[in-house]
Amino acid sequence: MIQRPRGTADRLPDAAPAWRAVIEAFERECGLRGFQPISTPTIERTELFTRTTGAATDIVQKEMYSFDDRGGDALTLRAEGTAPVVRAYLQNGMHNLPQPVKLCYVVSVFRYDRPQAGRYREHHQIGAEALGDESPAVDAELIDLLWSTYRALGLHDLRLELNSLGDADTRPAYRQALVDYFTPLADRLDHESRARLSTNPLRILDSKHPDTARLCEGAPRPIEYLGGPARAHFQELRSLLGALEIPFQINHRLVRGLDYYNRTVFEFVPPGEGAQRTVGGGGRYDDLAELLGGARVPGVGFGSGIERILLGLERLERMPDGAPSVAAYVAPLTAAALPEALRTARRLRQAGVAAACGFSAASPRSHLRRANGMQARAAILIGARELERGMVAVKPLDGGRQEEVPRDRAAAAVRAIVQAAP
RNA sequence: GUGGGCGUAGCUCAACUGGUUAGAGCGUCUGGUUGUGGCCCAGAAGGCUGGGGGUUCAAGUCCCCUCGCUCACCCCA
Repeated sequence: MIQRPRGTADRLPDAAPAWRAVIEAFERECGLRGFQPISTPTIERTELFTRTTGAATDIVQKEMYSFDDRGGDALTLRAEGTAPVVRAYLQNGMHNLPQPVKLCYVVSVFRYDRPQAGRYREHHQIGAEALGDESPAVDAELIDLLWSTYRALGLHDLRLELNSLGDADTRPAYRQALVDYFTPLADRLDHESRARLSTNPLRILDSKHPDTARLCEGAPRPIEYLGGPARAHFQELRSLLGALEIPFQINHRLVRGLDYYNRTVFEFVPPGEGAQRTVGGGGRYDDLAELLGGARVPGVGFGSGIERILLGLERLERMPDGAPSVAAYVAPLTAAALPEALRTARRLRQAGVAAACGFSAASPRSHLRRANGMQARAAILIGARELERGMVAVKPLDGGRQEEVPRDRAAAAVRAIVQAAP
């Protein structure tokens, strides 16, 4: 049998309540802050990601779903959430809107990787970006947005880690300092890190390799190399987070895996050890728009994996569930009653009452079993007797007394039953 | 890309050291006589034991390959 591609998932109905809860919580928090939804294509020109994410990053080097389409264009399935939004901002002239432009989205992200706990080839992210303003208050609001979303869901034990990477003008000096520090120690670095010494030295810092990690303790820290403006920006952000009473912790080794970040970077991580820890993360990217050939547009944003949020809720046993069901089940007892059953179901729905209809004549027993199985609140029986009198029989399924009502009173009767015992 | 663990019904699991026709619970469906559900009872459907090859009189069981799932490295959300 044909099976789903590796690392993808079917999301079955019983997962819907939790999924919906996450998205609704996020959308609510976005709405409360004036973030507006944006949607961009699932496919983008490959160059969008290679130019921004960084040619030396693993995402670009080995994790992108890239292909040439029939016209020969090099395209890639969305590998990351931010670059497409920045592209859309530039392409649609959104710099003419009041700044900052605050946008939010829910998207699929695709990365070719060996699947494991919390890691999939297609995963889903909630994300938000604020473009056109470099105030640290914007950084603070974004962090607040994500933090508040977690809190609204009951995901209260994540630790916020924060760091500042400085600006492009001080990066070379810091990079050199790292190279100077690690080069004499190169033979004690793990393989990957040794290679990164020449390609992407900052990434050595978040290696989980024990020996490398130990060496990182004594490594120069990014904040020691911040320029004046970046230092002030970071200082102000920390102060604003304090004012918002959002606890955080400076992590001098937090660098993130995408090259476009400058100044603020942050991650939310669950307590304890374990792989795939980051639930959400982001940062500032004031140079990203220029990389795309646009004007300079400062920006800050985040992405958070929906699957990982769900993992966190599961860990805390706060997974939203609940069987979605209909209020009424309409039961045609004879073939002659079927048309009236369908009409009754429609009348209920037009009155806003969720109703399922039995699709073939069967015994009351059989229909009631079915109604009970789908946890309907009431059954509406229509047989020869009801047809003859233009009535329907409304039976509460919680043990209440059955009554016969005129056809056009069915919705009201169901409503009364639902309201009597919510 | 590298390494470990695991693949039996839709789900959770059985099947003594290789030995009849691979079972159970849950779930699903159908019944339990006149038009009344949940509980209970009965019955049914549902398996190429992931796939292929090998060893053997005999393979769910042993061996090889492969695919898949899973966990870790790596990477990140």
